[in-house]
This record gives sequence, structure tokens and C-alpha cells, in this order.
Amino acid sequence: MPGSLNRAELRSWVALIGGIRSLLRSLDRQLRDDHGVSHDDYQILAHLSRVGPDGVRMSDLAGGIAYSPSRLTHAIGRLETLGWVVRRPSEADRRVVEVALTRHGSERVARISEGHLAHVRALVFDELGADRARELGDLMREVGRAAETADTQRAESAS
Amino acid sequence: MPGSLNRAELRSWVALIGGIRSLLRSLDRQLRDDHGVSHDDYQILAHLSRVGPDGVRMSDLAGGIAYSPSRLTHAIGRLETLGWVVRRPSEADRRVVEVALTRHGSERVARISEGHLAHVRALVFDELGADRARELGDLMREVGRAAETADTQRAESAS
DNA sequence: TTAAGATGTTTGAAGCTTCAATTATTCCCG
DNA sequence: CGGGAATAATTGAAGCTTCAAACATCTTAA
Repeated sequence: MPGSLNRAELRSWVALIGGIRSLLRSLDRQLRDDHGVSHDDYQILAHLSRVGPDGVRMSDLAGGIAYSPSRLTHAIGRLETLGWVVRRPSEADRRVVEVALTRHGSERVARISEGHLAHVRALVFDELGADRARELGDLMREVGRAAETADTQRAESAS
Repeated sequence: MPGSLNRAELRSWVALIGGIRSLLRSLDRQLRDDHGVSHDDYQILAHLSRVGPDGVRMSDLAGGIAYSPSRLTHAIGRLETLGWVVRRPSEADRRVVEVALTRHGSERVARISEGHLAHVRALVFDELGADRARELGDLMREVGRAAETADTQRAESAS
């Protein structure tokens, strides 16, 4: 059957997807147990932290972390009621909404990141060593790009 | 700060986690669009397919795919009402419940797998080539194992 | 200039996941 | 043997995600 996987490939695939799930589960657990935040929310906060105090457009944030618009709206709504984030309509284009961390949100992210990045270090960098960890990042980036390309094409051919 | 990541490491980490999210999103999209099944449910079905017609204990299945017991109970309940799966109490130990695919469930999995594995092939094996794909699987398996070890230790020290 | 379509975001309902508590059974040790 | 702890699975409620539909604003082409 064309498109299927041979035994060795299947083995690699099961290892890949299983490893991914274990990793995500562990990250989520650490963040929830230590800080009461899901890994999904942390992704938002970390991205906002990276872009700095000017914030981002909702749609750019959604694209940056592979969220649907709707999911992001709900999630940002929750973070806003926590006071970690603010939303304001853009002057230039009044359809768009910009989000940014509040002072309080920034402090929170900084605090959470400490423990979280230590966990990441233990699982990835200490485990694999610098070279193989970089290799893993490069390989996964490439697969991720392929996935996004494929999704774009699927979306286009569906419409 | 010890435990944090330097610039190169952070770059690798962002690539890794971003690639993972894009990949999972793409897999979920393909399965939902083409077969109305979430990637999470597909994991269950694929695992049941691998273990064969005798089925597995709920807890072994949960462990095998990194699901919480509760989540698995709910998910299996849904698959059971679809008629894809059956549950029966074990003779040996009446606390445990064994799950297996029904005939209908098997056929469904076979059908779904075709398209799904073709998608996987395109994103991973065609994209990276055989050697680098195997490398990726090996690296991710190792990280996954580290994650599970870490979680076990956290759980023990918390109790 | 204006109406049709495209783009950016939101909404509410339905379905899924988590969490804490509960039931049922088995293990183990005094 | 008997009862307390451990193990396996389930339950219901609260919270999160998806989906389809809606709303508002902007673009463009007749």
C-alpha cells in the first residue's frame, strides 16, 4: 500500500508521537502543579513576553502559536480577567485588536519561566547534550514547517 | 540564572515546541476533516489495533498513550456508544476492565490509517528522508522517557 | 461611491479534559 | 481471619476547545 509505513518507519513514528505526548504531558503537569497554569496558556504568555511591551495583533499571536482565532479570543478573555493581559483596538485598522502583557503579567511570566525552563533543561538539554538537542530542534522545526505548508494547501484546495 | 537557557538553547527550544504544535495541529486537522475523528481518539484506536483482538486493560492503555484514567474512561465510553470498542470486566481481577476493538472498529481504524499514515509519511519521512526521520524518532523517544521518569519522581516526592 | 467580498475578531453551544470524590475489589500484615 | 491500605475504574461538575455563525471593518472593482 503506497503511503503506508514499513515496520522500521512505524517504529520511528510511534517513538516520535509517543515521545511528544510524554513531553507535553510532563510540561503541562509541571506548570499546573507549580503555578496553576496550563502549558497552552503558558505558550501565550511566553509569546507575549518575547514580542515585548508593544504587544501583538490577535491574529499574529494566533498564527505564532498555532491557535484558532476563536480559541485565542476565549483564552485571552480569561487571561484578561486575571489581569495578566490587556487588549486594545488598533488605531490603524479598527478590525484588529492588539494584546500585551500587563506589568503584573510580565512578573508572573518571569517567575513561572524560571521553574519551567529548568524543567525543560533537565528533559531536553541535560538529557541529550547540546549537539543532539540542537539537532532535535532543527529536525522538528523542519517537520513543523512541512506541516504548516501542507495545512495551507489543504485549506486552499478545500475552498 | 542556573536552570535557564542561553540564547542558542532558547532558539532550539522554541523550534522544538513550535514544530511539535504545528505537527499535532496538522495531524488533528487531517483526521477531523477526512474522518471526523480527533487525533486523541485516533491514538486510542491505533493502540488497540496494535495490541490485537484480545484487548488491553484500561490502565495499561492509559499508560501506553499517556492518558489519565478519567480521560480514558470518558473517551472509551464515547467510542463504545459508537460501537467501535467493547469493554468487559476481567475474569482474573474484577477491578480491571479490558477493552478491545469491535469488528466494525477494526475496519474503521484500517480505513482511517491509510490516509493518516500517508499524511505522516509526507510530513516526516518524505520531508526528512529515512535516516534523519529515524534520528528524530530516537531523539524524541529519549526525551519522552526522561519526561516520564521526571513525572514519576515528582509524583513520588509530592506524596 | 457603493455594494460585494475579504479580513479580523467575537459569540454561544456542544463536546472534551481535568479535578476531586466515590465505588469496588484485591492485597497484606498483625 | 479481619480490617486498613493500595489499586482499578468511574462519576459529575467546572473549565477549555471546537465549530458554525455573526459582527464589524476594510478593500476593490464596476
